Amino acid sequence: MDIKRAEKISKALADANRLTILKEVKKSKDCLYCVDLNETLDLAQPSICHHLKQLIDNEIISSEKEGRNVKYSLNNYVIDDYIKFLEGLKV
Amino acid sequence: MDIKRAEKISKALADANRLTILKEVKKSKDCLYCVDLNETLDLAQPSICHHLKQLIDNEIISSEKEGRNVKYSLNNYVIDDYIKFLEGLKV
DNA sequence: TTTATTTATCGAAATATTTAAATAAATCAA
DNA sequence: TTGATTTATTTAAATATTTCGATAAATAAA
Repeated sequence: MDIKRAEKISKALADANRLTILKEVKKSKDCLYCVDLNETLDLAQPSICHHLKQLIDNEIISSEKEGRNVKYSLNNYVIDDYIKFLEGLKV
Repeated sequence: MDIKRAEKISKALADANRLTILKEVKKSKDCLYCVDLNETLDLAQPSICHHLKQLIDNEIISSEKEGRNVKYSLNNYVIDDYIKFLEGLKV
């Protein structure tokens, strides 16, 4: 992983709301719906959408349409690649 | 590690210049001086100083004064703690 | 078909971050 | 002591991010 990609992933992770979303994805066992986040996050719906978009754009999560809902799931391999990059920084 | 701390570390890592600094710290085997970064980064000296400060404030690196130079070294344990947090996000 | 529900987008305001010029502080070297 | 070198701080401008109201789009339910 190059620095530009690591920068983007770090940026996507650099927000408490987005980290909370990822924790909720885990809790839900990859079955998180947007609506569920309204209860967890103290944010307006467009803001939640904006944070989800950042995680999707950076491929940290994937989205799948299910009727009028959208289901989100974590891309473990992206986290693994990022962890490898971080290991590579260690002296 | 709680979300607030992980957010701060992510933020500190969310910049290509700061990631380059960390790569240089590794290259130098924990003997990086501020002056050396002038050649690597295309930034004015106060900007480099500002980035170093963010890494120091978040305890990602430590600084040690040596005459009129300052030597920087990586705090491996912080990276390790952060990696553990990331592992905990995985489903 | 009409209405309600869920998610996405646009636009604008508020806030945060990045950058560098000017300058200060500390130390070394002559 | 004087001048050069290295790092830090202050201040301000430029840029980026976060947030939300309004609204659109898609689908389900009545």
